[in-house]
Formats: sequence, C-alpha cells, structure tokens
Amino acid sequence: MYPQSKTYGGDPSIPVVPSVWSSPERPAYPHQALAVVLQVRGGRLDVMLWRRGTEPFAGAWALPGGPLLPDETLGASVARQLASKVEVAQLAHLEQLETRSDPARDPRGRTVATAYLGLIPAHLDPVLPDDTAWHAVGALPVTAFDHGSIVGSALARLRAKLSYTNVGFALAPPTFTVAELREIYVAALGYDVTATNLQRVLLRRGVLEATGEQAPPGRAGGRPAALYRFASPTLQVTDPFAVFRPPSARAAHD
Amino acid sequence: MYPQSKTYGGDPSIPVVPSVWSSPERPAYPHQALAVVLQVRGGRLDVMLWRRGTEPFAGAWALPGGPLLPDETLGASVARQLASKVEVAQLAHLEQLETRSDPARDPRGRTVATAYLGLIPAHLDPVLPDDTAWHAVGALPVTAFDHGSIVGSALARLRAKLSYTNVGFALAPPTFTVAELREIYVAALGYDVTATNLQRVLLRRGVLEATGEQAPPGRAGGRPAALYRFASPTLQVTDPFAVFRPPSARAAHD
DNA sequence: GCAAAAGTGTTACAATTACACCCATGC
DNA sequence: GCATGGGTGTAATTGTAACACTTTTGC
Repeated sequence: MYPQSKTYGGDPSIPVVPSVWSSPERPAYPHQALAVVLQVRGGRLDVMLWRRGTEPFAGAWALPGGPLLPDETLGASVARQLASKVEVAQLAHLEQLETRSDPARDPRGRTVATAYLGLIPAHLDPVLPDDTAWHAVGALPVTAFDHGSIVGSALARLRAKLSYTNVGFALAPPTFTVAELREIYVAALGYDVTATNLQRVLLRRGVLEATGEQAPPGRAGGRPAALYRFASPTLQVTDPFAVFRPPSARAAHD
Repeated sequence: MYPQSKTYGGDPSIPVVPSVWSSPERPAYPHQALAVVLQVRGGRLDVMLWRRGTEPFAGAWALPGGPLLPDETLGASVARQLASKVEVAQLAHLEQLETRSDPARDPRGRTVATAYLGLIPAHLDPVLPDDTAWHAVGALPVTAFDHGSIVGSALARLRAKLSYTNVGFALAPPTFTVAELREIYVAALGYDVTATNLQRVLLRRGVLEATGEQAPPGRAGGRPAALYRFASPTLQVTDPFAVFRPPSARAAHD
C-alpha cells in the first residue's frame, strides 16, 4: 500500500529518514506502543477505544497508542500516548502484555506493536476526547487491526492476576466496602463471587485491611458497612505457590 | 528500493536503508528475536548461550537470536535463528516472553528485542556449534546486553507454569518413571519435590497417564517402576482457577 | 532372606465454598 | 417491630504434604 515511497502520507515535505542504525541485515520497523486501558464502570468492565476517522479501518475502533520515539522505552511511550487521552496519574497499574508482529497486521506496511495493560480505579471518571469512548469488553464494536484479539489477551491476563495477586487495588477506589469491592470483582472476572468469601480470602492473605471507618447505611437502613483499603498500592503476588510449594514455604506464607 | 544512502557506524560501505515505510513521526528500529532455550541436563537446569567474539561484549555470553526479517513473524524469526544452533524440531515448546526496549540496551545503537522461552526435552542432546554451550541457570557466566535478566524472566515464567499447566511435557522424555520426572521437576523448580506427591497431583489432574509398561529395575534390584507419559503434547492450563472459582467450575474441573 | 526402589494407604493440614445465623441501622 | 443490608460461625469439601507400610525386584 505504501511501498518504499520516499514520502510519508502523501506529503512530499516529509522525507523518509531512519532515526537509528539499520542495514539490509538489520532491517528496521516502525514500532508502536498500544494500551488496553480497562476500568469497571457501572458494574461493567470497559475498555477505552477511539474511533478511527481515516483509512485503513475508518470508522472502526482502535486501542490508543502511537509510535515509539527514539529516546523512550516502550513503557514511557505508552504513558506518553495515553497522556493525550487521560491523565496518566489516573492509571493505577501498567504492565507489558505482548508484542504482535504479523507482517500483514497493518495494511499500510509492516509495523510491530507492543501492547500494555492499564487499569483505572472505579472512582475516577476521566474526561475523554470526542473520538474516544468506553466499550464493554463483552460486546466490542468493530475493531481495527488486531486490536480485538489484543483486548482478549488483556482480559485473560487481568482475570488470572485477580486470583493470585493484589491487582484489585488498581480497579478499586482508595477505600470501599466489601459489597462495592465485590461488584468490581464480579464485573472484572465475569462471574459471580460472594461478598462473604471475597472478604475472607483477601483479609486472610493480607491483601485487604480495615480502615476502622464505616460507610453510612442506605436509605433503606441496614447495618453500616466497614470500610477497607488495599494494604499495598503496588503489584504483589499473594499466592505464589499454587502447588508444589517449597518444603518450608509455610512459615513465610503466614 | 532503498531510498536512503547514509552510512552506518562510519563505514561508508554499509548504507543505512529502511526496509519498510517510516517517517519522522514513525521512526523505525532494528528488531531482534531472542531465545531463552532451557533444558534439564544431568539434574541441572541449563540455558543455551553463545560466546560473543566481537565487540560489544566480546567474550561475554549471549542468548541466541538475530534480526527480524521483513516477511516473518517474531515467532518464525526465533525458530529461524535457532535453526543455526539446534534442530528446531527438538523444541517441544516455544512461547513469547517479553519485549525489551531500553534505548541504551545495545551500545551500538537502538534495537528492540523480543524474547521467547524455548524448552527441549531431557532425553535429547542437540549438537551445538563450537561457540555455543549450556550453562547452569543458577550460575550464569558474564552475559551480554540485558540477556542475564531476560534469563531471569524466563526462569520465573517456567517455574510458574510448571505449577498450573502441563509444561512439564516439554522438559520430559516421551515416557519416564516418576523418579525420572521428579528429577526434572526438582531441577527446573529449584527446590525439592517428593515423587509420591508429584505422581498423585499430576495423575489426579489428568496431566500424566500410565503407559502400562514398566522400566527394568537397576542392578541393585527394587520394584520395577511404571512408565508414564504426558497426556497432552501441547500446553494446557490444568489448574485455571487458583481461587475465586466460578460457581459451577467443579464439574468441569473433574 | 535381605536390601533397594517404587508405589499405595492413611492421616494431617490448609484453603475455599456454602449456608445458617446474628448484628446494626432506618423507618 | 420489622425490613434491609453487613458480617461472623461453622460445617462440608477439596487439594496437598508427610510418612508409614506394602509390593516387587536383584543378589
């Protein structure tokens, strides 16, 4: 589609210039960083997508992202690209997912893309640009490139990590009741979890801790709920040895 | 074909040529595929490294790998690079690990590298080139670039997956006794596992199955050991819900 | 018979699920 | 008082670890 043309995008004033060393034996490729930003919104797990206005895939929805620049790491690149969509400080967690390299993934020419998983806590409501919107991960619109399957990878990663790490901190507000946390877990996991057991598992593992405060009951009354918070604001593996625990892991486990 | 004719590294005979579309807004980078090939050898987990003969890092040990070519995926590229080291058919498993993008990771200029994890069953003994050798993962020599930490990532990935998947199939020979399998798991996990419990856990999960045959006892006598094999030669998640099992997962779990 | 090696029986323990019951509040 | 929602008590279930004991072989 754009075979080795000396100009970019039809604009003859922009020359093709490699920004780094390259040779026939070391061919270079544009590299982009993509972000799968997830948030639980209204009891539903949503992903942030923007609607493409130009070909290819005009009208289809794509993941936010953009080119890797010469002096930044992929992680910095994702953060920079996201800055045009949301405030980066609102991202409570960001981790690398996978790299896609199918030569045909972009019809304009070959690009390599590395996807990241980003999480925004439920209490925030970032202001989005006009072309950007939240979509339920369970009912994606028509997506551009391979972005639909990348969302699937992100979802699998999040769901797995909710079970054996404390990633929940990145989806929950600073303090919350167990009922509120349950709603977040149910939305993210896609299946039902009881508040009773969620509370006990996370408390026993030391993932949650009580703040000592209470939330006022609703208008219908009811016992006031205790407020909790996540004990750590960074990713921790909380159940490292699902099986085959090393012999003396027991003490360290408590 | 190659619009630019700047030079690389001061050598005027090597032109700088982008092989794909690129622009100031879409800078391109050489991309390499790296392989962390692991094998249990003599009760020890080893990684395949080759010794660099030229700068940078002359004399240091590096992961096998090389440039991504214009028409191949990263997975195909890893397989192609490995073909110069071992027979690719000996690789029982290959999966993508992570992508490193630190602009300073290669002193010659910026490159992006995507690492893969490859596993070779214990019964094979590939013929290696002269510059290539096995090294214990627990006692790595001086490594080049960021390859030492990439080996660390691979090790963590393998150890985690031994617990909740059937990856063991890629480290074990076609058939084996439980004692032999135990040795492989101990080497790969880095801590002790009893044959008794290993057998029961893997049998109950359906990961192992008896072949019906027996291995002859050693010269010292002893009850002949039953031979087992992995039920599936491809990666399967065998313990998908470490916690927060969906309500009716029980039936599907048996 | 005896030593060696493999595999099973059994118990103990840990973690999770399920469900009944008690607690604290608004009206 | 009573409905509502939150939290705890307790039993059942599952899965793994530990260890004794039985089985099967070579010598």
